[in-house]
Amino acid sequence: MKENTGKSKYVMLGMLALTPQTGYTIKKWLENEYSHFWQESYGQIYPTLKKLVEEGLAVSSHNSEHGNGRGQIIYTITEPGKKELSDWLSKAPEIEKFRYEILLKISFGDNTTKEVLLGHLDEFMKRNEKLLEDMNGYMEEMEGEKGQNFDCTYSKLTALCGIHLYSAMKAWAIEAKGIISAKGEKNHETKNT
Amino acid sequence: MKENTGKSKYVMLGMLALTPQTGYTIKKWLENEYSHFWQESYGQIYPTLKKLVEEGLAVSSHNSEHGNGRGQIIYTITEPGKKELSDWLSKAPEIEKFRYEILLKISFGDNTTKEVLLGHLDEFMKRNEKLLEDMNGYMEEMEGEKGQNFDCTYSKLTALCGIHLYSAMKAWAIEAKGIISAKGEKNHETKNT
DNA sequence: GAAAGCATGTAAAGTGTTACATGATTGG
DNA sequence: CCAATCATGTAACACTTTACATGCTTTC
Repeated sequence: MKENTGKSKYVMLGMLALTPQTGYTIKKWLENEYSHFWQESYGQIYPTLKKLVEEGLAVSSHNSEHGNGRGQIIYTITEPGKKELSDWLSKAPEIEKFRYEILLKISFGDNTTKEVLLGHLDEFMKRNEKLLEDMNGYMEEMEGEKGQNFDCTYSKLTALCGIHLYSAMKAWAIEAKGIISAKGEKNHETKNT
Repeated sequence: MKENTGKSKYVMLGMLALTPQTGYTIKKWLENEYSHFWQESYGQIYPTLKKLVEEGLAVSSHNSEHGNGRGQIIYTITEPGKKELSDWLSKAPEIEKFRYEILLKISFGDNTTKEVLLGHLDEFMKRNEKLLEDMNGYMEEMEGEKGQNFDCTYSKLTALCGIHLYSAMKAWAIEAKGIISAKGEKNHETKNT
């Protein structure tokens, strides 16, 4: 009845499966490579890492001699931790729930002006355009690196998902702007010259 | 310092702007027409409606003579409520945070088998295919209705967003399956016939 | 010498879902 | 008569972010 910590637990395990590291580096890693589809705050990271140790899924080693700050705590995944991770990976992912505030605002469009909606859509379009460019750049980076050393097939797949998503959202925003813009001109062609 | 109730407040206002109604009918409405991009539970709906009345953004009328159950409470939006709604509509929508569990699982793909990932992707693809079909059906429905009575431009725009999204996710899943399937066959063409 | 970064952590508040309790009416 | 639907509501729990506190090292 007390199973707790939700997905964060598995995210930590996945991060530690990559390499033994600290809560701080996990946060940086998430911010840089995962932020487009996942995010965790320190408020979740540190308590979750502690629980991992309590449950025997990771071990911690305190390193006070290393250089900066108050010393770091390096977490390493254990065999039971690897088992827990791979068990979770086998289970069907939960169905994602979307919460698009922009769609909400468009739904309620009758309570505002066309101009307001067009403004939101324009920002949305530009944001997705930018994300698309960034993601394409990131993809090229990986394509370069890949020829050399690492197999980043899985990272490329998540980036590819971003590319599909951002392209779709950009295309939709452009289409939506067109439809809303055209909405004023009905069946009357009255001209008062 | 105590501003509370987040987006739910505005969702309720938007629903009441449509027509005066009960918490129950708001829930049904959300489930049927908005669930692909927004969801609220009774645990949010009822307390939020009460707060709306406290703040003067809606008024409630208790109807005990109407038929079933313990009677219903019909909420009606007020002028200040309409103002609050349209003010919120003008503000830039918050940037959406995605949490795609399937991308997380793919990222951690090295800790499981190709088969597991292909299975997840296949389910994801089918689910999005289904959603796409449903949304296309819904769109056609509206196209029929529209010729007759109501202007459902905004509902059609949100449905269109769904169509773009689901198509993109379906396409990605198919592509990703191909890439993962091909991953085993490297540079060796060994055949043991 | 100040700012930024490294590094840890927690308390409080905010946000959201689930499970339960209640009870009448309608349809099979 | 039983199940479903209409209809309200809350307490407990689960999840997540924000703001704060601490303090060393490195860079400008």
